[in-house]
Amino acid sequence: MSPRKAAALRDGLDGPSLREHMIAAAERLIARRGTVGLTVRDIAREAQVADGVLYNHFEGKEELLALALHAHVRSVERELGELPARAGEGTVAENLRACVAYGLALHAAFLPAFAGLLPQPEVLARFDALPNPLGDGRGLRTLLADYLRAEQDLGRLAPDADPEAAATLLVGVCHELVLPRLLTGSGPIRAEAPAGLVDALVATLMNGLAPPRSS
Amino acid sequence: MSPRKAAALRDGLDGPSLREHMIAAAERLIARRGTVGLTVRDIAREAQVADGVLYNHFEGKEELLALALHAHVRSVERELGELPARAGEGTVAENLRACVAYGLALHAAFLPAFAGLLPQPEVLARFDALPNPLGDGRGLRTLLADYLRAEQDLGRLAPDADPEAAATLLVGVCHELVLPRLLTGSGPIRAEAPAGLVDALVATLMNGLAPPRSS
DNA sequence: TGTACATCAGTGAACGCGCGTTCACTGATGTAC
DNA sequence: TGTACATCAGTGAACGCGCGTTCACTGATGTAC
Repeated sequence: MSPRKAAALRDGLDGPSLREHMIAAAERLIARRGTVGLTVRDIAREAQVADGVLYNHFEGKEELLALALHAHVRSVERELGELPARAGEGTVAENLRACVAYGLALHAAFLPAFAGLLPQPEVLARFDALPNPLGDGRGLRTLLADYLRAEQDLGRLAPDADPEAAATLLVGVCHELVLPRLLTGSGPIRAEAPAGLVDALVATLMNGLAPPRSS
Repeated sequence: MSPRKAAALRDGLDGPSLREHMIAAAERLIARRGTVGLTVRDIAREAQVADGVLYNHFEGKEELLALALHAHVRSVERELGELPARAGEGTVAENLRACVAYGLALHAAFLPAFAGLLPQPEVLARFDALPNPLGDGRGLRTLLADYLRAEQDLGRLAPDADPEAAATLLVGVCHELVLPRLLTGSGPIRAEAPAGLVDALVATLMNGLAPPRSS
């Protein structure tokens, strides 16, 4: 009663299910070249499996892509580790620089994955229905805001500073540094920002623009 | 020797050329519903012209779309007017709030237009080859940086502030406030930010996060 | 142990659709006489 | 002025391709005897 096994899975004694195998294959492709132009045949070839087998395990391409996108996001986060900032350790500026680098790496990996899915709102809707994979369901902005609030409680940030607004500025700058490279299609998206730019951004955010009070 | 005229242009005595007519039609569609799922047939129908006529006036869809995108960007900028901030007038904070609102309106109009073109790098490359339509070829970030530098020269910003970094933060926050709505596909993109958020963002940028010096 | 059979996930050629693009044809206009 | 003809942008049916999806068939495995 145990029927044919997919050629790609014949070796392992008790490997992953074909469903997991295909999600992993799609995830590899997303990580390697994003979702633009990604077809079910590409995924089947990557999984070394027949085209049609997809429909034995998924409702269709959109379910598979949503799951693979989710897995990709979780996997990128796992590789990068936790937000590299602990309230009270090092200096706040050092921590924020690390946070910007961290956010850049995240977005550099995410944006090419989302880019090809914009014309397929169904995939994005399915993805949104899954739990937010980042920061235990809280998302990057909340992680940053929590960190900033903790620093504020320790007296290392101005008592009237707004952690939410600062977190929004930080996440925004990560988008800003990654998006243009996606839009001009100028080669692969790198995570590094120009040297010195991150320093200048964090210094600006820490010190503010207003002239020193000379009353 | 003056052959047949397109049905849509028969009325006017000396109206726009069919080339301009089609660019305008494509631009209307981009403004109305973005570029996701936009086909040459849609454009031909909007222009009230036969499908094939496109190829008498353009190399193909990609040239037409690049030109229509360019026209769309210029048209959005024309509607919004110049950057609503003049160095030395009002307060800097007021001006920055107006700049954020301005940037939000720009990006809310731009992102749906760019979204559908990500899988067509050729269109984006052609678009980039055209002169930057924003701010006389300088782009929004440069406009903001120039404004900030002018304020700095007037002594209304800290002398050690970094106008470039601040401009990057401002443009980034515009992306951050518009992108998520595009990714979740939650209805049309509105340009308004939640009340109070813009205030908080500008205040944070003006005052900085660092605690007041109490040496 | 050996043989015939039933099961059903896997297979991949084929389907159907939508798209960008082509091209044989149309017909309004200018020209020749 | 009137008629026959030449021009060529406009027209839209048809083409070709790539895609997501389907489904008749395959064949490795477990079961019955």
